[in-house]
Amino acid sequence: MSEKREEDLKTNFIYTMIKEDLEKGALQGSPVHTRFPPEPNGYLHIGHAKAILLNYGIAQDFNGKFNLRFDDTNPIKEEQEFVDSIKEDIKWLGADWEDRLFFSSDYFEVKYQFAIRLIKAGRAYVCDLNQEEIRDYRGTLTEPGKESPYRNRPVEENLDLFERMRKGEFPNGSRVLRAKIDMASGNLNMRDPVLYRILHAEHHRTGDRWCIYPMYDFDHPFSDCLEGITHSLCSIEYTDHRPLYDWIVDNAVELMPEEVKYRSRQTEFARLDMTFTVMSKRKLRRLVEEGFVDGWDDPRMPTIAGLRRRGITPQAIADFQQRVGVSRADSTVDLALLEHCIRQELENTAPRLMVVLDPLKVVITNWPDDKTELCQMENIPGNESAGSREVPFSREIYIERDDFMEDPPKKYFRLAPDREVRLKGAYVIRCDRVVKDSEGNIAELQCSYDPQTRSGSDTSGKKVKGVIHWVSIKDATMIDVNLYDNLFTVENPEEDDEKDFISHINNQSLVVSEDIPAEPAIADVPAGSRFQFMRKGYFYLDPGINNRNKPTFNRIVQLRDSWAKMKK
RNA sequence: UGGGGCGUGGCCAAGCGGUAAGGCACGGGUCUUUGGAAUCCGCAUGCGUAGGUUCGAAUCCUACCGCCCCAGCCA
Repeated sequence: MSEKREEDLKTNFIYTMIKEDLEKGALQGSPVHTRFPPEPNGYLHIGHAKAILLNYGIAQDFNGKFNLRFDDTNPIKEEQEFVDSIKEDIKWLGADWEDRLFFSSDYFEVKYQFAIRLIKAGRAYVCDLNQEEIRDYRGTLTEPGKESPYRNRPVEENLDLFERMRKGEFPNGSRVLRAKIDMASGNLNMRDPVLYRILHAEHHRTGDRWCIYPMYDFDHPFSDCLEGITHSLCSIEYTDHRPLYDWIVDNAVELMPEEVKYRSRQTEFARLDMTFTVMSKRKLRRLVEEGFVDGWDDPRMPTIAGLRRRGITPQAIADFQQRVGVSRADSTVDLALLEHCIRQELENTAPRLMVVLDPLKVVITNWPDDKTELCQMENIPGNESAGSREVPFSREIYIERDDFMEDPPKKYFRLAPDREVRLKGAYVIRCDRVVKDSEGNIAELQCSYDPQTRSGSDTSGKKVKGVIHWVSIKDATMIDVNLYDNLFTVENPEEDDEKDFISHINNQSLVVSEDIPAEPAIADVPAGSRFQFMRKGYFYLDPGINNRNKPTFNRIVQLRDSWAKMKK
């Protein structure tokens, strides 16, 4: 990518803001410091990849630092299993947190101390209202709330109660610690938000050491302050939490200056949405739990694990993220952009192989029965360093069924009766006869080759328009292929609130093809490698399901097909 | 009907008072032993709408319209 292009891509409002901060000296010498704060309660998807690469990219571009911090303040939903998968996914994407792997739960003790200082300052109180009462007292979107009867409890009583909450003297839900802000605020987040709740639950890291846990709004800004995060990026729906974020930061700076490394600021940006898929955790879970896919890492899922198994590269995802850009406007990016990024990369890196996905037998009638000739073919056209290979050619071959038409339309320039076509890397053949079975289906083609037309030493002067791929039958290696397509048939499966998104599932999203003939070179290919099956698409030898006797390839993406477009 | 956010071509997205970048998609040409790739050309007299300020407005002001988010002891 040229420098010019790199510059263009980074003209987003966050980069502009950071540059301004740096020019103004607003960071007071601190390095630019970002973080990615996942909750370990599920799998990461491509939307998270946008956030990860944005945060990591900023740290890189401004010579700063990037932290990974698990937001593990809710022991009921969080598990070690997700910590592991999230770390793996982020590493795979190429974001490096170096030695800065943190957990919100690392700071539970300091946070408890901070809460105590808030109480002492008269800015937080223990509230005995139950959940339903708190909701009632909160008011509605259009009416102000009422103050809790416990709001003006003496500091000493609050301190005592809060300490006993920690000791486990009270059951779940019986009391909470709340900030004393403004029950009449138009912003519901400021109506005395809950800071701590009682949860007698085993935490994946702290075990049973705690039975009170901080809420996100209290925890997150404070964690940012402790880690010295300068730019706390999050998605748009947190915009109305920003006043509360700032309230916490202000109090942290005032009440716990010795602990605060930086007065962090929150900036929101639009989350990523894409056509032909769903992104919400709830919907993805339904796909998994109701068996529409084979798990979180099913290659049709927009999860990082799914994209990885599909064969998509981290480079392609990074390129995609760059091209999508960053703004505050709700947006749904065209899947075609991701596909473009994938093809763009694989075009220059994936070796070519010939595989016939839907075989039709062709007999070269003027080719000797027992003769095999080796055709030299480049692995990546135009890239000599990628080397070449020998592909055996013989009397009986397979071609794609749709590379022949008995009664071709005007602009069809592949094989047809009495027409010629070039077999890629080999000879020009002519179709002399069509053999049909008893039901009238085309069973075999009888063709003749022109010896003058050998690839690379063609003396015939023939100019044939069509070039098709082929596989020698007796030399073929059989493989299995998973032909993946979009999981949904419509661009936006969640558009219609009345209709369940499940009803838009594409029942052709996975077509399994077994015993597909491929050129013999495919037998020696290492798991985890990617290829272009000529004229068909890019494929990935899935290491997860590799059977050495019969390898299984996942289709990553099809090649662009202007013929298919023309037919429409 | 409270608070907040957002509206620039089909989809993203620059632009920050000097006369609409770029990418994807789309259409067309060249080239091609992948109908791939590459390459060239085209694609908003227009920036949600209506007024206003100004020599000059996507950018400033006013009003209106539309979409999204918020009433978890989730994050």
